[in-house]
Amino acid sequence: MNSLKGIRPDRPVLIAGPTASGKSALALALAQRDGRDVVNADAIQVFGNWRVLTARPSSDDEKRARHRLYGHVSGDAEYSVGAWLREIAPLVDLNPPPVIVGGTGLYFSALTEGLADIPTVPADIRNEAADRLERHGLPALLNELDALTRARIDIANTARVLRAWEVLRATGEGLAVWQERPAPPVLDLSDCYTLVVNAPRDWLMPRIANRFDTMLDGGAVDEARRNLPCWNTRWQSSRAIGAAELIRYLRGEITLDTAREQTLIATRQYAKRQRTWFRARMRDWHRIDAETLSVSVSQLYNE
RNA sequence: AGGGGUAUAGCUCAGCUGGUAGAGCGACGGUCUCCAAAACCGUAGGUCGCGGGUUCGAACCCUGCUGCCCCUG
Repeated sequence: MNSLKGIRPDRPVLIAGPTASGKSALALALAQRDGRDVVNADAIQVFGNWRVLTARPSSDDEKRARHRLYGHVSGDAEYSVGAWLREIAPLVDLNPPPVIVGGTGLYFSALTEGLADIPTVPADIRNEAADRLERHGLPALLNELDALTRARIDIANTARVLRAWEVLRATGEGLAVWQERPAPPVLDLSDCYTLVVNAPRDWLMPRIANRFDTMLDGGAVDEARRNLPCWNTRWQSSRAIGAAELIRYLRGEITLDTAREQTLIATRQYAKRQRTWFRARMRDWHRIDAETLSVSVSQLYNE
């Protein structure tokens, strides 16, 4: 099978896939074939302070094609779907059209289905929300939500309740109201070639382990050591899988072997969530089996 | 070899003075429109080391065996 030959150079290509499935290599091959840029659709690879651990494209890869939205955000900065959407909006019109690759399902959905255009919540209101949560608990926040929003969100999910409370507080309108307003997508699905990389659990697990070992050989511990002095669990960049584990190792709290095991478990769980999202939300996308990917990639290079 | 301790879910453990077992983690499945590599929800796992005894009834008491840990020699 090689559906890749059908990819027309005049349309954007979207590649989603679980972590370690080999999607970046495919993206690079396509980019080289057509002279495209590679644009990142991964929530954590945007941060600059964890290059090895987040498996960002190498500098060699970057010589072969221009890469955008990788590592361009400071490790202590906040970032969000909305921020990413604003950054990628002008890039979809590149000529030739880019290949957009990543593992964050929410980013792709926002890109192709639209994201409610809710104003950014000011920092002081976000602090107020966090403060209120700590002082009065989740039920208090829930009580202050509009009924429509309360019925729509997952009320057991603190993050969702917090977000709903912030939006209501900041805008005077319920989250549900905002979300019902039509928000045109940045990219029309019918104008793109969309591809999900299928990677079964049993195939992916050893790859995940191998990749992490390669990261360790490639300086992941040194990278963690550089991050150690300013390590802050509140930073979004600190959520890079393996970061907390390596920091704990460097602090002598766990062995490197334990750090490795915990990282592999977390990665496996993450891949599971990705698969679930892709299966449920990207039904109409083309599929390609990860097992056949390396063959397809080499064929692309031989065209 | 002797003395002491211990044996409960894949792992770590909880189970008042006997009423046929729970948690956390893991596994598996799912949800998710602005922290998403996040957060959240659900499900399945145990002849309570093995044998015998006491009892209406034993994970719990008695006993033998086995494994592991500690102490002494």
